[in-house]
Amino acid sequence: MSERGPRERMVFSAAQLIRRDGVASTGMREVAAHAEAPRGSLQHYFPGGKEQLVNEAVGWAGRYAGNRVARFLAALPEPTPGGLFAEMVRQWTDEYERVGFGGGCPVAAATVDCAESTASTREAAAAAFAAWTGPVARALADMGVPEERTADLATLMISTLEGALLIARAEQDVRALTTAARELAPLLDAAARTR
Amino acid sequence: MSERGPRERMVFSAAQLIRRDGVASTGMREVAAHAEAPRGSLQHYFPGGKEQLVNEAVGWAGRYAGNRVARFLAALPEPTPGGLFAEMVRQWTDEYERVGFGGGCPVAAATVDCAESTASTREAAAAAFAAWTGPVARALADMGVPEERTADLATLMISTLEGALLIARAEQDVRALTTAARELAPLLDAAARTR
DNA sequence: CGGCTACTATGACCGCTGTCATAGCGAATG
DNA sequence: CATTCGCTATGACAGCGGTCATAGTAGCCG
Repeated sequence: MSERGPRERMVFSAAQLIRRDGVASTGMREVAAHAEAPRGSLQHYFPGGKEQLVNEAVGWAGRYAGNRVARFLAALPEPTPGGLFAEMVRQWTDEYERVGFGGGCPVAAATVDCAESTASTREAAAAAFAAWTGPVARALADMGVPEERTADLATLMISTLEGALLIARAEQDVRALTTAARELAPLLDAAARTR
Repeated sequence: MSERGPRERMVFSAAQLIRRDGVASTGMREVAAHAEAPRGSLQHYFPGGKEQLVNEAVGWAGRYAGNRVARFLAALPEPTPGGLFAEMVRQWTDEYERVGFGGGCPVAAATVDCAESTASTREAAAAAFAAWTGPVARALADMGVPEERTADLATLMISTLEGALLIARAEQDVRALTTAARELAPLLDAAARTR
């Protein structure tokens, strides 16, 4: 992981802590400490306060997820919608089996904690989902899914993944994730064959 | 809604506030006020503190969701898996269109906020998901879904619903929910015809 | 050198949180 | 009546939260 400036490190750390403990339980001082950044830099880089930091963390997470899609496609010998979804799921099962169920999706955490209280964060979360859905939908189109269904199927994939993530974390068991991948794959692949 | 005792009202209010603002942002005093219950009753009925109250709220939500399944089935002229799922989704779209996107699923909120920090709450969330998945799976069995697939499909349904809920709330648009219902129905109904 | 800009350092403030301690009420019970 | 028990009432406490104010440093520019 490259050695970025303190500002980026704080955003990254914020995302990491938020996905662990939620937005409300994550303190600013904690973020600075985790990023090994000086506390005084907080008000310098984020004059908008916690709200700004959280929003940037959410945005970062959305962009990160969107960028991963290309990598998943590259990793597949022959790209199929079901294969892409399996790869998206596998990223999480891998993490959970490797380091435990400590973290969920930071965008989900922000939505749960701030959707009603903080309008800007809710919008940041919506934007993050969009930044994630977009590349997935484009990938589906490249695999032969009819244009009018790509957006809907991408939303379905991410919905299912997010929900399975929640259940897996509650149960501390990847079962829900693997089930989602297995059950959804046929539906996704069928949509690609209708061209 | 029936006029219960103060204890039940507090549990109910806790669930309601949690699904709005998350666990961490929901104060005990706030719960008592919302339930119009005396503050002194908190430590009387919930000697285990906030943790106990939250866990009971989560348990209540799980039982509530499980009980709704029977009602949904009764409301369907001819029960089908896709129809059941549509009904589950409709409960949420109805609420969102009627009173706005103020609340999500309290179990999801508890999972996001407490999965890592509070073991007992994580277990309560897992139990709540189980109390929800169980009736759904049984309903699927009654509709002719092979026994070995009922649990998996029930998990898939709830995963997708939970995820779509998150996205809908972030976007303040029921689109993700209606999409989930529309796209998943064929897959679910196909499973019922394989007996 | 003087000054300006970017960044860091700290301490204080105020509000809120969960929890505890203590005392009070009111009715049923013996 | 006296006791007990279920429930309520309040105030205090200790801790932590985000934020602000203020001052300091380091380095570049002119």
